[in-house]
Amino acid sequence: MQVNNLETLFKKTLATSKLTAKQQAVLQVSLNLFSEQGFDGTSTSEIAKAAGVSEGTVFKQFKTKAGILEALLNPVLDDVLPMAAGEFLTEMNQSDLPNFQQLLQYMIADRMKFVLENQKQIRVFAQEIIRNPKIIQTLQVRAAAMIKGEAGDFLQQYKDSGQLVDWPSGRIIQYLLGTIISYVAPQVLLVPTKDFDIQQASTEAAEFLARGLAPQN
Amino acid sequence: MQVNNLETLFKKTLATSKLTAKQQAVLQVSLNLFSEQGFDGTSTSEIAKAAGVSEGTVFKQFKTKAGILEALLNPVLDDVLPMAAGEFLTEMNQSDLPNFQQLLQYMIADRMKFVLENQKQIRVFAQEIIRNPKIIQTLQVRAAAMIKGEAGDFLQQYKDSGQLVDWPSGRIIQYLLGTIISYVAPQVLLVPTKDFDIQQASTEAAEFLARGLAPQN
Amino acid sequence: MQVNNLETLFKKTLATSKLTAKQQAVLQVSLNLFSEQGFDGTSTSEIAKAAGVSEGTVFKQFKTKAGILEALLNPVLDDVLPMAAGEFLTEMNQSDLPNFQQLLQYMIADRMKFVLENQKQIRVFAQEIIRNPKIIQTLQVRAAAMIKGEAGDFLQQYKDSGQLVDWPSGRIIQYLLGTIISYVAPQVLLVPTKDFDIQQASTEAAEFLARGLAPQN
Amino acid sequence: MQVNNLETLFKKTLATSKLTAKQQAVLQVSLNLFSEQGFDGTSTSEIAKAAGVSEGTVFKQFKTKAGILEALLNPVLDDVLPMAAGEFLTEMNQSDLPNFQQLLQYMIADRMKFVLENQKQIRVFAQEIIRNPKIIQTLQVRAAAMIKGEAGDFLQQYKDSGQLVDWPSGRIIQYLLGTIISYVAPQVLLVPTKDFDIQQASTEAAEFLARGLAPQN
DNA sequence: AATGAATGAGTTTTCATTCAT
DNA sequence: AATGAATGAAAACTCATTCAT
Repeated sequence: MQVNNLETLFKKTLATSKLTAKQQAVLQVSLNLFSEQGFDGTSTSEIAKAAGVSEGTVFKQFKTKAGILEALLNPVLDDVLPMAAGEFLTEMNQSDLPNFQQLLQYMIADRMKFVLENQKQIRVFAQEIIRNPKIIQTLQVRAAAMIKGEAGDFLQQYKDSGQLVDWPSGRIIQYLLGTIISYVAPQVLLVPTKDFDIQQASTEAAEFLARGLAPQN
Repeated sequence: MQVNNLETLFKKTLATSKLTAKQQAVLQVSLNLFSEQGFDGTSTSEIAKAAGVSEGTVFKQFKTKAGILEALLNPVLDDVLPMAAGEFLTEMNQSDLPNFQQLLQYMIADRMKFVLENQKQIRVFAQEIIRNPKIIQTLQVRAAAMIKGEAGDFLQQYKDSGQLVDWPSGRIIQYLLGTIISYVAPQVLLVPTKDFDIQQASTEAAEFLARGLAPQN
Repeated sequence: MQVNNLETLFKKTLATSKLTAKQQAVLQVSLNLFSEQGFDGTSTSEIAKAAGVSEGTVFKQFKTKAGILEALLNPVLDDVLPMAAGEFLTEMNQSDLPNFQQLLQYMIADRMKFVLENQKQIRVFAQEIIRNPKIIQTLQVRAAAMIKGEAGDFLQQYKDSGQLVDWPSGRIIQYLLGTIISYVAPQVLLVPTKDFDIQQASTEAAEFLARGLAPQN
Repeated sequence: MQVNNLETLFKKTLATSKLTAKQQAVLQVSLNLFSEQGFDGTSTSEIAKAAGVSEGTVFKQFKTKAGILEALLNPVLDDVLPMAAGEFLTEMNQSDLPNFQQLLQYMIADRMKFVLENQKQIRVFAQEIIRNPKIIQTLQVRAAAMIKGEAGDFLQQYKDSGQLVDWPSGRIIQYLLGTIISYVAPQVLLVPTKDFDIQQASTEAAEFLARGLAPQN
């Protein structure tokens, strides 16, 4: 079974899109510059120069500088995150993992890999979240839906079988995310990602979470 | 015993400083605008207008726009965080809390209160962290020192007395922070903070952490 | 007798021309946009989009944006105005109108109809006149020639027969135009032309002019 | 009696305004350039250069390029035209002119002088009228009010005393304006105003209008 | 003939910063 | 200390025009 069959979503997006080579270069270069210097810290002339393209070309396709940002973030928000999450849960269900801690470790490793593979987008995303509270609201709404739906059902199985504490699913997922974030945040925020041992990190995290989320005997 | 005798650090800063009323207004207004619109999204003329001050005055004291940001964040970085942490540990030691979970809850409530009381600075801080990895490095260095020193010693007591799992202090603190952040991040990122029940949140968080960090029998 | 056998000059132009359907669409759309938004206020990409044509096509035939304007105005300046005027005078001469006031009314109604039928071109023309004094000089030269020639001869008949005051032809035509313009200018300048009663307007105007231009007894 | 005590309204505006010398220079230069090259044909950098001022200064005061245009036209529209008209009627009433034709000549000379003294603004105004139909609507509303009010009363006196044909005031004023415009339009539209003999022009115009507007015996 | 991607010079506008008063 | 007019470099964006297909 291939749990993590994610491709770097950006390459996918570019390939699927009907953008010309130059416009793809604009997006690629913008992603790099935005993630390194921030949106406000990057000028359109800088983008044009780095993409080997005239300034006019930058605006021909994306209309405004914010349009470039949208083109970078929309796929993440609209398609990939839900898709990845759905795909991920399906795989989880199909899997035949003996106990909850192993499952957790699997899951966590998968999400960590996803984050590390898409660091740049996630950096840009993080910047945008702070500037633009609408994004977080969107995320909250989607997360709420997922908790009520698939993810909730998924967790319920483990609650029923006595492997998971009977707390609300939202609370459980919150701790899960908090713990994952405590591992990946330093990697994502410090620009050049050095050595990061997903295997060890996920094992540690799963160990902690398995204890914290075990039902009280 | 007064656990949380922190005042909003900004008021403290203003009071201690030898700034004129107009310059204090500049700082106050900048804090509000930066936290709402971001640093780059706020112009100095906007600050001047909102502070009821001439454009020249904005620069008289703080030299540059970045100088205003420093004036806002330095107290957080240099004085208040360490001070608060130190003060906090002292208090922890002096206190006579029966068990680890109660201690945790106390601690977590205290840190949550601190974050919520200083939301604006923390928002600005969060923006800056993403733009400026140096800050995170500074924080990491300080955190490392603290873990080696006071905080490590503090945790050691509980490890020795069999109330805390024998993991490295850094790992323990990481989970602690991750869990706290999972509670406060939505509050801080969504601008208008509504009802947030620190008591309940800290009780929940402590319950989870106490399980996760309990030594294995 | 057909006094006003003018067709909208633009339709004529398009029909006569050897332009492809797409190029005709460019002209039609340009006329509309120029008359609504002005020449400078209309971009070539706007024209292309509105004409359902590629940007390249706009330039294929007309070389430059100014070329489109010329293509729109030249017929007015070169062919239609003189032709219309000549044709008009011929008809006047052939007609057998009993008195000067009736003639005036006929004439005025005819010119008003011409203006109202070709409002868009005249709007564009008016814009161009203000930007480009050469046009007015051209018009002055042509008018002078006409006054010396056909139009002068025409008026002379009525001066000789004691139906028209013995003022220079230029002066008489000036009043005639001023009066006509005082009626049609509001119609042309206010974009959506509402109800305008040519019959009544021309009767009124002729009444006034007949008095003003009657020989003193 | 001083009928025409109009000062060039622009100088007045500049003097009254609280603009700095540089900002006045911007306005003065903009007026000249707009009237020569049109609004769209004049760039803000051109204005800045001609005014001996930085580009920033141009926008400091007037916010946008359109703001400069407003600053030039508002005084004409808001203050000077009504004022001049009111003042003018008062003077007319106070005057003791023996007959209607003399009055007409007086009046026409006055308005012609006004136009020629303010040619530049009027050129800019004329451009704007064509681009912006709102202006003409505003003018129509104001004109209607004036016709119902002062101007109507004024003309009524002459109708009552048998010196003026009993047509609606609006119609009378329309012919008056049409005739004046037929004289001044060529002067205003052809940039460099050459010799123009107001005395002769106004005498001629009054002669024509007096005939056209005389009551039928 | 028609397309539309690409250009690059030019435009309007912003903004941190300076400085004479 | 405070003002606010002035700056000028740089930003975002526009647009007529070209050219390979």
